Amino acid sequence: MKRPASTPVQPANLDEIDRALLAALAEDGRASVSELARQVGLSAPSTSERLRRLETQGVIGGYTVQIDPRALGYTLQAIVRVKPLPGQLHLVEEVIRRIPEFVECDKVTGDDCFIARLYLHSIGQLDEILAKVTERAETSTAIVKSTPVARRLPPLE
Amino acid sequence: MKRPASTPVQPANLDEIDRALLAALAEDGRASVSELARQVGLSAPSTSERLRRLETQGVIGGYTVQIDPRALGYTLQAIVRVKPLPGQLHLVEEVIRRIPEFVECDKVTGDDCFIARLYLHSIGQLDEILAKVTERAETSTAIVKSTPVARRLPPLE
DNA sequence: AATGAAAGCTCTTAGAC
DNA sequence: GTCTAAGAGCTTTCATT
Repeated sequence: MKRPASTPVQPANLDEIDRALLAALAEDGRASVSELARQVGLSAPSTSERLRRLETQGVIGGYTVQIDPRALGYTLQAIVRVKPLPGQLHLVEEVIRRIPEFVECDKVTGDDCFIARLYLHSIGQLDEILAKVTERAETSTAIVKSTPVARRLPPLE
Repeated sequence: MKRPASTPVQPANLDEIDRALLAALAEDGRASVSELARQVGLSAPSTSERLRRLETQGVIGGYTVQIDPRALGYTLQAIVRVKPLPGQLHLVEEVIRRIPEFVECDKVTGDDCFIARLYLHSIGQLDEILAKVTERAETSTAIVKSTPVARRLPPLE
């Protein structure tokens, strides 16, 4: 069963129960429907139907597992700002997309065109991986020392 | 049922089946055990036991839902680099932590101490929210135009 | 829209290899 | 470490309000 049934998303009308559902799923994305039902105060069938609605509306894009990068041997994380050389913008984007150690990349306004997150096994890997980027862009790398705020939900209003 | 049973994580020994399990869960974090079992080629009980092992080892930190920020009315995302004024480092971290629109924040090496992701309802909200930070830090804001790489798994090796 | 009851399926436990 | 079998529990469907 392939989960997300995405649809173009405009600001959805969420009531209090929808928000409670989303908050509960943010805490435990694998909670059973019956447990979610308990938490939001509805019956299981109603909860199931709301879930499906949120999925088909595109409010819920999918569900995923949070994996500790250290368990996979990634002892380092870096955040790399990337400023493509003239005419290299699209190629740089493609290069980043193709390097799987880049686990996230945003295109942003301003001097640095891309801000990307890189997982590394060791500091020695940094040059090796960035070599493919520095042919076509200036980069500026910051090593992550800690993560004061791990991905969390914004206010649901 | 509270899911994650975290444990200090050292590089775990994952075999091919573990990696297949993690990959399947990354695609659909709500896939049933029996479906996961089909995908990795084991029986449901074995799959269930491996899942539990990955959870208690801390390889799996939890499960979560991916919510489209636009559905919540967040039409804008910004990435803010934050350089605290002398003596304000800890307070700045605390301020960021307390503003729920900051959905992610890393402390990094280099001139800019923090790199944070901000969800916004409108561009007008930017100054309003950053006001609490700029009392104690220099900030540099980039608006997200697109996301060439959305959070994905790195190579599982 | 939500509920309750029943059918069908899934998960887990137990015991064996 | 994995399997099969069976009971417990869950999810869904459908008729009802």
